Amino acid sequence: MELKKSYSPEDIEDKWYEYWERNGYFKPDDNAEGAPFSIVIPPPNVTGSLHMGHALNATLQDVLARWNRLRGRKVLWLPGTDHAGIATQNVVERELSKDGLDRHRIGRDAFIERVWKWKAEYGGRIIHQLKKIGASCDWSRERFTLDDGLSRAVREVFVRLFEEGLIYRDSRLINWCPRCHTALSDLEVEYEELDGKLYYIKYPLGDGAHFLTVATTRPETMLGDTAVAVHPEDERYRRFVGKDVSLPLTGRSIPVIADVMVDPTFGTGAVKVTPAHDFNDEATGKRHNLQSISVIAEDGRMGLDAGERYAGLDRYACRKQVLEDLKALDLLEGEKKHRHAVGHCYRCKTIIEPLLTIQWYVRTETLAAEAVDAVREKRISLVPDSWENNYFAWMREIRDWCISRQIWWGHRIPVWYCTDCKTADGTPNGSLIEHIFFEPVKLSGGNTVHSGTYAELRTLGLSRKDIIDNSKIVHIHRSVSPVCSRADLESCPHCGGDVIRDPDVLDTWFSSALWPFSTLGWPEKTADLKIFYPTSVLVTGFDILFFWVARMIMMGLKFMDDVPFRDVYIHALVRDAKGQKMSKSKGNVIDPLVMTGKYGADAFRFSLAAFAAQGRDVRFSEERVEGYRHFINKLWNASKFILTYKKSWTGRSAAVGDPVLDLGSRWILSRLAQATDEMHRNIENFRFNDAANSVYQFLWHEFCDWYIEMSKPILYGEETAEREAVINCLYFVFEKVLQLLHPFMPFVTEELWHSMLDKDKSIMLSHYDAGLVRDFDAEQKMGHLIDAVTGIRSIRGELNISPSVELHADIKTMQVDVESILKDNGETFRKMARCKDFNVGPAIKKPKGSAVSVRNGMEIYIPMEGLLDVVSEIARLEKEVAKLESSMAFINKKLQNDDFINNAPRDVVDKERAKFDDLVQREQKMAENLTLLRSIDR
RNA sequence: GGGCGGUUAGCUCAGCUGGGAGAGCGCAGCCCUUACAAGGCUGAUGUCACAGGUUCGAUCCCUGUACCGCCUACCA
Repeated sequence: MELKKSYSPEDIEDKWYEYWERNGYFKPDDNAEGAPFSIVIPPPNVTGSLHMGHALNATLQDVLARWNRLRGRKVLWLPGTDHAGIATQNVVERELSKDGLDRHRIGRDAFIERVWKWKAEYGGRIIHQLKKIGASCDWSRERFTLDDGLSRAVREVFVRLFEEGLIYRDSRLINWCPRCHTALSDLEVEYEELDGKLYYIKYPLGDGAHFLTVATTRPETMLGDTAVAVHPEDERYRRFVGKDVSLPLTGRSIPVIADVMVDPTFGTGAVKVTPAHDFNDEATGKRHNLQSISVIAEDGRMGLDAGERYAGLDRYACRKQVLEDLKALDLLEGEKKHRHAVGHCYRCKTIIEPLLTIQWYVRTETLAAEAVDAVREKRISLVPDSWENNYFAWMREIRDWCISRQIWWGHRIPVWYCTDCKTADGTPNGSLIEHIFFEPVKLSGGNTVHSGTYAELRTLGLSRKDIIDNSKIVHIHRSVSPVCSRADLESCPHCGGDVIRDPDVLDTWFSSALWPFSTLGWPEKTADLKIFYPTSVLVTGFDILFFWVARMIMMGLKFMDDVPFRDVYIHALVRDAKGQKMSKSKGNVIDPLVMTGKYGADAFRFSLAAFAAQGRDVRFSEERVEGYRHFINKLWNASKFILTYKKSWTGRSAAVGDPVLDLGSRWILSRLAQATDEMHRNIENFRFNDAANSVYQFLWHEFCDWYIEMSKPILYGEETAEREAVINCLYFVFEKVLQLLHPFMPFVTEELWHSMLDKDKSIMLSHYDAGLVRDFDAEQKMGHLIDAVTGIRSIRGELNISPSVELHADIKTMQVDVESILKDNGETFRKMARCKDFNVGPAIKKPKGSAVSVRNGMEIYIPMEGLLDVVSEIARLEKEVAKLESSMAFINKKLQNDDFINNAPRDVVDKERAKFDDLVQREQKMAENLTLLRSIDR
């Protein structure tokens, strides 16, 4: 068996992933004795393809999953995808439009069939990509938010909430996306500052001689104005309150009202009030009992109530028309540039339109209160906890959650309306149809309309039956009492009459809110649910804290009577190296799979983990990935070295107390114990970067740089018991390091586990060793050795003495242990310091003309004769002395300060004194030698 | 408008309970020393944004300022 010259990830990654999956290692281990550990993956959108955020998210979860397996816990990492209602529908609609089709033309059933087909074809892409980066999910439990089980859970939850009155229907203003043709929740609106204009429009007073000028950014909505508002204490307008103005272009009369929400300093201090198209105005309207007139329809065009002249025009075309018309009437007083925040659809970036519609809502008040308690009482910990404030603030201000969407792809709302039953007041249902979209209808004026109310339909000479029979209905809303059901309804349970199902589907986030328990089999009382709920930790980005995390907490508490997870680790956004958000439009997107292709999945994962410092955005830099690839290569090469001694490896484990162990071995075992503790502690605290660094540091700068190097003289020597012990120790530490690294870099560790250590089972089935102990004695002794070696190396480096020149060293020390350490490890020391020989002891005299280095309890002298001129050594020492003197001055200032001596803790003062003494000693030696050299030079 | 976070080496960032600051990359010098040049050894580089305050002592705690970023909000 032999290892290649350098590590090539492409040779082994697929092989091992297949091996893990084939052997079912990702499934919870029934033999595991530790407590269960479970994570549900934040389900990526089926439309998604793996981006850096996913990669970071999945890597951290995989680190936790693999680490917990190695700790002997019964681990479940449950994967799945989200149907992503609007996003997926948009994708398929775009596809359709390429074929010159649209969803209305092919109809609901055919459209949904088409989406499923799309899902079958492309929906698995992100799963495949997750596997590429090594995600150890239990794929046998993979779920989809629209699969049968989850759909059942959704219906169950909807019905129960409905029955408890926590789900209700209401007519109010909502954010509407005219392009997606659907309502959006408050969260789904993104605000962006845009340059707009403020238009000043004159509204004539009843007397015809005077005007009230209002300022607005949206002139087109004036067609739906039902009042003009001024501040009650505004002297300019007080006399108009209660009078009427005539609304231009419509001929309607609307009242002037007084309301404190008006800011007299903005615009003209007079505000047009359009309750049907502005959230503020809606509130004002309610306070003053104003009528709401909807003039914009669901497709973003003007509706029939906008009047013949404007109906059918796009809202922005209408704005232009209205402004022109006003100008013609000399009612446009002026316009001014104005920058303001405008809401956009988070899926398609279209400017949203506040519309008055009937929608389904979840009453969030009590749910949110309990969700707040769970976090406040620490039944759920947010990590880092700085997110708690955000969470509390948002939850306190939470508004009822609009859950209905006027799209087709999603969980259809389990509500039916009877066409025959009469409502409580005896009105037949048919007359209560609220709103309908239909094929465009040409108006006499030449414009076309696409939607309207039932009453408006009749004005167009169309009956409801016409439209239903011609399958032209896109969308219906009714305002009668609905029947909510867990099963499909064929007919009305009250009168047996025909039923129409609510055409809406639920917000995608409704089903994902149930994810932690719906995926485990709820509402059945499954074994999985019992073992794995509540899940241990949720790993997610802060961007979906409210969309998803908060709602899972509410639903989990409501339906499971327990929190959905104990900890929420909230990681940052992955940005590019300049700190910019990655986006397709900026062209700064880094594809994770390009990274894995270039550097290997292990290096990529290790980088992500090492970037994941808490509370900060991740700036991704490819250079660092490259650095970690070097790290893997280092591991690989160390393996090659160790492999050389395989024949002499007896497989015995190394223990600190073993008397045959040399100093280096005792030391590295102690450092191993330390590194292991650090790594475990760091992962426990979700300090992934620190965990990664502690192993990195140990493997490279302790194991490779010191241990392997200092073992060489022994390894190159005769076959003694000591040599055998070193080899066993090399293998022993190596094995432990592989385990420590495995959560971060599963592929290369698995490969080495088998090829180096002849293991027949996966590294995943091994467990961390609890029996590692620190050996302070060895660490202290090794410290002396390291001091001596670096002292000599430092002189060599500073004076540019070639490594090929073997030096002679005289080391004076009064400490017997230092003396014995150097003597006992003489060959090691000579080899590492590249000395041909050395003397050590208390009686050593400093040779003439030697370089000096003073360390802890040691004075190291290197005779310079024949090596180089002493001038550079003098310069070096002068620099050194100056440095020491400034340090001494600083500490001395402290020690002279009575306040410090009296107030600082004893140990701090003692420490400073010791530091000072050491500095004095070193400085003296250096100065002495300096004097000496100067005399020689002369 | 309100809230949160950031400002540390040339670059990217650590620095968890105050005791003269670290890593990686980069840079400089010397080395192909039989695991590794994707390497080894050595070295240089910081008014820890600015101004006050608390303290014997502040990168760390408090107040304010500047700049950057994020979240949130009904200024039409």
